[in-house]
Amino acid sequence: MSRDLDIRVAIIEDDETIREGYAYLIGQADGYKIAGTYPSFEEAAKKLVHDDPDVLLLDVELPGISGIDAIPKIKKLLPDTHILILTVYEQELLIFRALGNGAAGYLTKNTPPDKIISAIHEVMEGGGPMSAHIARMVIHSFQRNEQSPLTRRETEILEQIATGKSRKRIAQELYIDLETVKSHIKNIYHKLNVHSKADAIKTAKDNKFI
Amino acid sequence: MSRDLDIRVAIIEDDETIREGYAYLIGQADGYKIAGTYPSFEEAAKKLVHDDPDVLLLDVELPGISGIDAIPKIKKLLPDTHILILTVYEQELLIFRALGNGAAGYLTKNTPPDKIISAIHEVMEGGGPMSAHIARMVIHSFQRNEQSPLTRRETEILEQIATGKSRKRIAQELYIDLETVKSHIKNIYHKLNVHSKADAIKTAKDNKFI
DNA sequence: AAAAAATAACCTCATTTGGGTGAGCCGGTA
DNA sequence: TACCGGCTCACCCAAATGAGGTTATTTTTT
Repeated sequence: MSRDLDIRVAIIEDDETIREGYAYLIGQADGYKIAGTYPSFEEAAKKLVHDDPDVLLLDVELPGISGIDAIPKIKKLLPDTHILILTVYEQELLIFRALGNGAAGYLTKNTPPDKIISAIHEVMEGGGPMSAHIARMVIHSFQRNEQSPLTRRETEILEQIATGKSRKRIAQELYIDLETVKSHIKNIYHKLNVHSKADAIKTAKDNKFI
Repeated sequence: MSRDLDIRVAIIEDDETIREGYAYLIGQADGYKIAGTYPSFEEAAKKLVHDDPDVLLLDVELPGISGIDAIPKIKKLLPDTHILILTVYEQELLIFRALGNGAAGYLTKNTPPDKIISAIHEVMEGGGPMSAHIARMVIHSFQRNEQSPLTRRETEILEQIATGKSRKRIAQELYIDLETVKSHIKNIYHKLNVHSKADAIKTAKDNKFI
């Protein structure tokens, strides 16, 4: 039975079997309703505004424009629709690009049916559903490398440099002499084997020293 | 029944009622075993290494050193123990500091008992359990402000500046003239109402323009 | 066709950067 | 106690960069 307050779900997925599988799964669930299913973003773009889903399940690998690049375009068409990525890919770059583009959640395709349903519900409630492994990667991205060769002070100063501040300003804010800041920077450069601000920042970020 | 392969769980929580509540809850669950409970980090520090838990439930508000600041110290004592924050606080700053310090998950105290048990299991399997609202905040932190006054190119250039690169280098890498980069920067400064690199980066980051 | 965005040129002057070398002070540990 | 790492500061130099002004042409996008 589909009522007006059912959560309207749409799906963009090129594989027909998978697409119809999800559609069936969600359609028969109580409180959920399929607002539309499409094999590509191009197809979806024509009907999405009319179908007006609350939640959109989005595949990453699609013919034409990729799911990830489609996110901003979808958000323009439907600013209030929650986009849930549903894919086999677990590459960091893809995940962060998807989330950065505006996805509200990221599920892998081995997610069991009931979890998909509850993820849709969760996203409507202001949650951010992620598969366990994805969540770990996301959390990991906040963590630092403990093997950093930099001392506390050096790390602190390099962080300040990464905000674009001049050495003079850093010195003032840390209540130390400009010469001291310069000394630290020289030491940082030696340790990281670089000869410029930009390279120091890059090396440090790549290695999660900052 | 407690066997050798039970997951060993320890708890640092100052409120005795809550602490014993969790201990009972987890202790009676199949496959889990309480390795120790402590009212503060200072107390925990004495026994933690001996008790050797697989997972540590950690409260944020503690007498003495805060749970968040305790994380790095705990990691030093027990590098392989997964730390799960369990708190009432949902402030962004606290969350990101906790995750940055090495927490493997972040749960709020309204989490139902069965979810806590499954979170402990999840963290052992390499997951990163978070309460729905927390996960949303974490995901949100990856997102940009779409109301940015900066154009694509301006945003791109400001991002490059934020990596510490010089204007000359940015020009080379984008295959445009140095003068063009300077023009863009002037426009950026005007739009953001700033007069320096550092201020532009700060304003842009604060407003999630970059 | 109009508006917005991206491109580029020419000017000036203060500030910053990267690099070298040396040295004193303090706290923890061997 | 003696040593070492970490933090602090000093003086020197040349080259590069940053910030600001104004104007103008060419693409894109709407």
